[in-house]
Amino acid sequence: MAPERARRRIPDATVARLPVYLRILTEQGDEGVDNISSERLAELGGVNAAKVRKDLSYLGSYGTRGVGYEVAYLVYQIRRELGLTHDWPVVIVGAGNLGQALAGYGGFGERGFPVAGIVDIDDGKVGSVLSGVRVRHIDELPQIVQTKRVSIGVVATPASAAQDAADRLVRAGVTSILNFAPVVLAVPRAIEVRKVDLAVELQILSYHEQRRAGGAIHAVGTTRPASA
Amino acid sequence: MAPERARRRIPDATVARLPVYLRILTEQGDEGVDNISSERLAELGGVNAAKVRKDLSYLGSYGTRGVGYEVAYLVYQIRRELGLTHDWPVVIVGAGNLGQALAGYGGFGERGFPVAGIVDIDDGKVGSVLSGVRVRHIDELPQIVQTKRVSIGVVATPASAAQDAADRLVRAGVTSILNFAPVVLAVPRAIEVRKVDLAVELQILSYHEQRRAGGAIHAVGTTRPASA
DNA sequence: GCTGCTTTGTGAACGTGTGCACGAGTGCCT
DNA sequence: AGGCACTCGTGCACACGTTCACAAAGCAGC
Repeated sequence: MAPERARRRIPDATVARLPVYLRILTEQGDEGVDNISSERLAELGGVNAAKVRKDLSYLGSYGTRGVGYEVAYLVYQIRRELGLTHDWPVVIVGAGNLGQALAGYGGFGERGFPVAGIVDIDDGKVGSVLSGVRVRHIDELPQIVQTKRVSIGVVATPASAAQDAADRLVRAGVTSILNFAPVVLAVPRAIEVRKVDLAVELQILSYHEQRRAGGAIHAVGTTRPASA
Repeated sequence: MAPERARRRIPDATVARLPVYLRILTEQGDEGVDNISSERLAELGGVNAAKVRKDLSYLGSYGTRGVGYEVAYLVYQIRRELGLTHDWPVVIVGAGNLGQALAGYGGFGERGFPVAGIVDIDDGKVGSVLSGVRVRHIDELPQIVQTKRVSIGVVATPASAAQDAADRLVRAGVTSILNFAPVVLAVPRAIEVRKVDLAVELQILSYHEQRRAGGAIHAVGTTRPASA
């Protein structure tokens, strides 16, 4: 059949789950599983079966009633919808602790996001090689973005340098940014930004821990209220 | 006044934003700002002013009409609600690329989450020192958790080892887990898990990039559909 | 103390996301 | 061929989250 329809908008919540389904399906495929039911996929993904079916229905009707979904075909469809039919090179700004770890983390390239370059503003870091990628000066950013056709940038700088990094990425032509710095970036409306903030995640866990403790005040006050 | 009320449950979406407000307020406080309006706070946080007010109203009525919120007092209240009046030591499982970066990332300790220990299952890594913290064997996990009263664990292992790491953390007595491995962890219901998956974030960006490109199929097919 | 300006706190409307429940389609067995 | 067991796709009701809009409350100046 002709699967190329003018696609309806897919809800954000669904888009966020598709990568999870994709990973599970890929694993299952590797293990020789040909068909999978929404129930099984839901179990593996830690979600509700109805949600799985609704999510997948946004891609089209690719399941078979009474049978389930064909793993390989579903993998293909999800990859297509997510734009994973080709690689998306990324450029990392900031060669500190995190930038180095990201560059060294093989998972990026494997999953279709090869590191096209890593840059830093500090001449002391420029030139060193991190797992095969040489750190270049941030002034070379435009050139890297253009020659390698990079559209995704990763901000792995300290908070104080993040906005400048984002500005440079945008000026260089990047249209999506993954931000690890604990800052709300100001960017043109057309630029897509996603933020990963480790401290925020830990603080959310802290909230639940504190609540678990009964909300009782068992802490030694380290901060003082400024007024009564 | 007596600020300790039996607190109503705070919506998840609000809990996720409180840390952002907290960071902004702390910064503003450091810059000498005493009072701040919901509008200004919203601007700095990249959200809607009404949302800020509603979020803060869950903490109680700590603003002053016609004036705004007293920064220092609000910081205190948010910290109290998030359980940040005392430190929460964390233990990191996995001393690979990511584990090392996390241990080395000063932001943790600074924000009230000191690294109580980092463990690995590989004897080759045990003993090495990462930014002041010595890597210990994973068998020592229970001891670290107990002596340092750790309730938050961080899984920074490869996907294949993540479930085992989580099991060990739970057995050792940890009640909250921050998971960086691309796996859905199976844990007892009482355990709070948050997941940070870099590949998922990139794939979400990829979706938007692909969509931006008009959804046109300009990619060279790297995957084949399994069936018509 | 009164007037006018500012900003909070919140009720109500709206939009998004979730989950149930069931009709509809498919394969298998007799 | 008919019946049965299974699973998808989706309408519907509900829960959650967001935003608007406005009354209530406080401050400043006279």
